[in-house]
Amino acid sequence: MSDKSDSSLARLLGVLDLFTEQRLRWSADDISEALQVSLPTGYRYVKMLTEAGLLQRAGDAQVTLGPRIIVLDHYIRQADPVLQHGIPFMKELVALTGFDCVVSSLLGTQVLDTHREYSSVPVDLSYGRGRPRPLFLGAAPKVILAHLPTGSLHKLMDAQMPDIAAAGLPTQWPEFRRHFARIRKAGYYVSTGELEPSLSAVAVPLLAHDDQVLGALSLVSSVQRMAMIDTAKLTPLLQRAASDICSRLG
Amino acid sequence: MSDKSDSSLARLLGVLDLFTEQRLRWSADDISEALQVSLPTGYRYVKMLTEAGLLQRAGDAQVTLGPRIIVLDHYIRQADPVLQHGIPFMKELVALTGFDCVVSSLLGTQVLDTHREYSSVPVDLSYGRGRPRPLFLGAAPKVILAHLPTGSLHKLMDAQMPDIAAAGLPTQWPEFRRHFARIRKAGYYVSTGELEPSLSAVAVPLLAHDDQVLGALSLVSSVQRMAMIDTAKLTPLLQRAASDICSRLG
DNA sequence: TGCTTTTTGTCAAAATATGATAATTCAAGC
DNA sequence: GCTTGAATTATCATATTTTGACAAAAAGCA
Repeated sequence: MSDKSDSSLARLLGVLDLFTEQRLRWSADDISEALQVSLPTGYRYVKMLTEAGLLQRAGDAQVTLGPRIIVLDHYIRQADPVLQHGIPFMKELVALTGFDCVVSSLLGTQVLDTHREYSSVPVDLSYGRGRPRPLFLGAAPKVILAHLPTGSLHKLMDAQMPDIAAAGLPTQWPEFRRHFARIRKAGYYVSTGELEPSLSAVAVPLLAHDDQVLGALSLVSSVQRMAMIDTAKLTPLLQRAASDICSRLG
Repeated sequence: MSDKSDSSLARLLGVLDLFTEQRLRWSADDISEALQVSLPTGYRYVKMLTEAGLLQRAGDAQVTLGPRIIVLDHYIRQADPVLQHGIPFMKELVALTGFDCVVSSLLGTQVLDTHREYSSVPVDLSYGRGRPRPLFLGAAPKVILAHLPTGSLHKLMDAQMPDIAAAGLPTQWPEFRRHFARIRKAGYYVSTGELEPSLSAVAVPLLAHDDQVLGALSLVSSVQRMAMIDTAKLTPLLQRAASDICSRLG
């Protein structure tokens, strides 16, 4: 977590860590300072990353994330079987319910929204593909975790203790396990204001043929609207869509 | 174009070049062979890139592009002022015309589609955000080039001679320049089957307040449908949307 | 359990990244 | 058009780091 600059190679990649939601423009100057390297080295890094397309010049001595990232993301999306087959079903769900429909996946050790089908004009681009999400808050992550093999879940728990406590989940393995076993058994999870106070969501798992969890499919709306909905009616719709998608994956 | 492996740092980044539309799964083994490095080094590269999130394990000794890319793309999208303000207008255009609406930008030396608002369910995910496009074919690139400062255009021409010839454009500067000057003057460009034989598009530039070209806004449809359309009616719609978007950029 | 395959150490040799300094290019401003 | 200050690249000796060969250890799998 802290041993960043122990090698040149790691330091080079570390440049990308500087680019966050908060700050997307850096000068070679600031980079060298942030990484504790000399100015020429800072420029060398910028040059290499720019040549690789991971960065690009943005006027007045600043650089931003580069076009290569957009292209690589495109490759990932094209190759994602869930998206290939899922989008029409997601559109249908949106039309049926008027809610936003979202696919999320566990990638490595983080949950990301992988596609969002909007019910209306997006008010805020911070939702949508690529949105990183807390591992233990909200419907989608919970449903995903609930369908992880027990071994993986245990490993994850050990690695993420602080987050688990912060989310108010049981910190002892037996209870932790039972918590998710219950969700797994139910086959869906409804969250109310967990991630954002005003939002509510229903999520179901996307399962491959061997029951491996590929991600979650969820419907999102305001807490008020969701309160008026009979989730017993909504859930089957979601589950039907999920199984339709999964049956097309080969 | 060929001096890839002249330094360790460049070689590390070169790993990403291996991942293309055609091949998105590589083993450490294949990587070391492709880059002409020893097997341990191949593993070292994979490990570093995986730790950076640019790659991720994909079962049976293979790696794929990693979740970090999706997150970084999300950052870029969130920070893109054209998207922030443009999407509602794009949706409106789609509703009005029934065509797909696309924003493209010149990023470094390549044109990318930056957002696509679909008129119907996408048949093919190969369209959409991140799609790399030839520089000299199709409506969007041409409109963008036409609004580049003369100096930049000339530089670009020198660097991309082969592509220019291949696209059937004039290879002499005066004519080349006049070609784009004409498009610039018209303020729009209609392409018919240029990029794909069955597709047609109308594009207009997106211009910042200082007349710097930010990208292109275009409407895409089949050649047949476009043939029945009065472009004299369509173009003003596009231009109106483009200027609405640009006036909101600050 | 044994087997193969995948992955990580170890360590000396060699490549190459680094910093200090200087030279150059660049973009305005006068 | 020339000047000035900033941004960017070159030079080069030194030392850090990467590298490969080999070996050891995990990890899958029958």
